[in-house]
Parts: sequence; C-alpha cells; structure tokens
Amino acid sequence: MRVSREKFAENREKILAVAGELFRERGFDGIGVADIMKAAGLTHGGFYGHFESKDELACEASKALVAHAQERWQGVVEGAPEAPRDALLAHYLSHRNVVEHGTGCVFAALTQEVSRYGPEMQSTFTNGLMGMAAILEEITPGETREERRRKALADLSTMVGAVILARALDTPALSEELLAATRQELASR
Amino acid sequence: MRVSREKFAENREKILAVAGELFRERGFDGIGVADIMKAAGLTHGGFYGHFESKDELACEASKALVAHAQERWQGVVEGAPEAPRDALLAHYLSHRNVVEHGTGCVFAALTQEVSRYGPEMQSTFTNGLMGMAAILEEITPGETREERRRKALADLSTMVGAVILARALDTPALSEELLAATRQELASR
DNA sequence: ATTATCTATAGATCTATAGATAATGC
DNA sequence: ATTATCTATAGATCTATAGATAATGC
Repeated sequence: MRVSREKFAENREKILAVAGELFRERGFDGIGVADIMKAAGLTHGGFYGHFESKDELACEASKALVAHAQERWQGVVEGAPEAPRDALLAHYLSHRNVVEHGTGCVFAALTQEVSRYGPEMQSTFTNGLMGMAAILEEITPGETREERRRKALADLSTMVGAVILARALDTPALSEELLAATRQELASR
Repeated sequence: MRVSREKFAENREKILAVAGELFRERGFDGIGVADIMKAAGLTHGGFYGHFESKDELACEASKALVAHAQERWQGVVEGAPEAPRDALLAHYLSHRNVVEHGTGCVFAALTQEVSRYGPEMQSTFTNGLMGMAAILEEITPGETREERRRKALADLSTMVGAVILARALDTPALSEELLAATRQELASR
C-alpha cells in the first residue's frame, strides 16, 4: 500500500529519529535494520526505499544527532546569559544524561565506535566536537583566545569522559560521586 | 592432535592475549570467535575447550586487561618518584595511546560497550576504574583526602575522555592539539 | 503510469555443538 | 584411557534484493 509524498517524508524522519535513539542505546552494531523499521512501524523491506544501506542510515542519523546536540548546548547557553558555563555544566553532568542513553549525548554514546567506521562518520563527529568546543570557548574565562580554546578542549574531554565513565560504573552512588566531583572541580576553575 | 597440559595452558593465555588486542581494536561485537582463534593459531572448534562462551572470554579478557592497566600505571608512578603525576600524564596522554588501539588503554577502547553487557563486565570495569582513581589520588595534591579523591575522579574523566575524543577526530593535528591542551591544563593544577 | 510499501528469500556471517582424530600420561 | 584439538555443520541472525501489491497523482 503506497503512501503520499508527505507521508513518505514523514516516514523517513521517523526512521531517522528511531535509529538515532536505538543507535545511542545499543550502538551501531547492536541494532539491525529490521528492528529499527519495526520500531518505526514499518517493514524491513521498505527501508531500502529510504536509504541505500545501513551505513548510510548510520551516517545520516549521526549528522542529525550531532546537529541536535549543538542546538541544545546553544539553547542552554542562551537561556542563562548570567552564568552560561554553570548552566551548561549542570545540564550536561546530570543524572539524566548518565541513565537515559537513548536520548542522551551522542558523543557519550557512540564516539568509541566512530574510528571503526568510514571517513564520513569521522568527519561528522569531528565537526560536531569542534562545534561543541567553539560553544564552550565562548563561555570560558581566560586571558587570551588561545587559553580559552585550550581550556575548552580540556573541559570538553572532562565532560564527555565523566558521563562515559559514570555510565560504566555499576553502582548509582559511584556514578553520582563521579558526576558531583567533576561538576565541583570544573566549576571551581 | 592433542597437546600437553603445559601447552594447553599456554594456548589459553594466547587466546586471552589475542582477544584482548582484537577486542580493543574492533570492540566486543566487532570480532568473532573464529577470527580470534585464527589469530591465535588455533581452530574455531577448539575454543570451547577453553571457554564456555564468547561472553566468558570477553569477561576474562577484560579482567586481564584491567589488571594489566593498573599494573602499568603503578609502574609509571613508581618509576618517577620525583614527579609521578607528570609522568603519568605524559604516559597516558600520548600519541601512542591515541593511535594504537589494540595495545592502548582498555577504558579508552571499551568503556562505552560495558553498560550493554552483563553485571560481571560492569563490576570488572567499576573495580578497574576505582583502582585507577586510587592510584591517581595518591599522587594528586590537595588539602584533604576528600579533595584529592575529588580531583582524582575529575582527572580520570579528563584523561580517558581526551583519548576517546582524540581517537574520533579525523585529523592528526586536531588530535595532537586536544592532547596537548589537556596535558597543559592538567599539569597546571 | 508511477511509486512507496510489503512479503519472501538469497547469501553471508556468527555462535555453539557433535563426532572424529591423535597425542599425552597413568 | 583420557583429553585437547580439528572438521563439519546446525541454527540463528543480519543485510540486501526481487517481485508483488496497492494507493497516489498526472
């Protein structure tokens, strides 16, 4: 049964949204095309009318996730003009970002798989990470532009690293301690 | 053709060593039992005389990798009693640890997959991360034990995060900039 | 007539096992 | 006789495709 052009475009967006969530939850290799389409309410075979391959879907979904992550950071920064850095630290180093893999930070979920994928995926993540660093640089104190850039890169490593490590710890209390310690240390700089 | 007991034990160690390298290179889901055994110079079927399942191998290999990582950090710290923290930062935040996935840090390679595996795997990584934090705590300056513990957890997040992000960047110059920025910021604390 | 989706399946890959083989060690 | 390894394969899973179906839009 064929659907309208409008519905076709809607279905593509639905596949991308569902894939973005399931990839973040289970990794690129942890979820198949059939299950993604099932979760989107479509059949396996229909997938190949929308994307040439699973790799193409992984690339497109990653681009959307990275763009969305930047918009979210930008929104948090603009929503707290008096203390943007504190707002961003509280937003990112949160219990929610540790527990909700499917809707949490794409970098905390998928970065380790990127180097095993093709150059297009690496380029997407590189651009995304540099975009996050640029947002951080704007709200980081420092004498020179070089110093702010340096602090932004180190802080980005700290933030993403803390969420990745907190997700691996098997006790909620330890995860919370790691998050709180990282928040406190970053805030005091 | 049967082998001696001694050779049997050797074969088991060889499988663990090869698996530890290939898991770090391609992830737990990125390499199969048959290819691991081939790399170890054995046949696929022989695997199940050594391990009950691929999951058991993943757990045992992870335990060995985590223990080895702690020993290595301890060795670096003891090898530079005058400036152990600087030595550890230089050792960990190195070009080698970004490029050589198969022999590099187990946490930089596999931590994101841990939460998708069973409780035994999570326990192994939790113990490992807490061990690394304890080593860091010993060589971190601070007024109180609480402050040193806090700094150690935040620094561990920064170090592992920096290597993970540096591995995802698609330009060697950017990876080096991220590493150098992180080294410089951590050293100045 | 065109085209988006669905059904069914080919082909590849992966884990795990069964049975055979051959060397060890009592 | 025991046991570590090898050969061969069962069974499950995954990507991708071929052909059929049915609704859209000229």
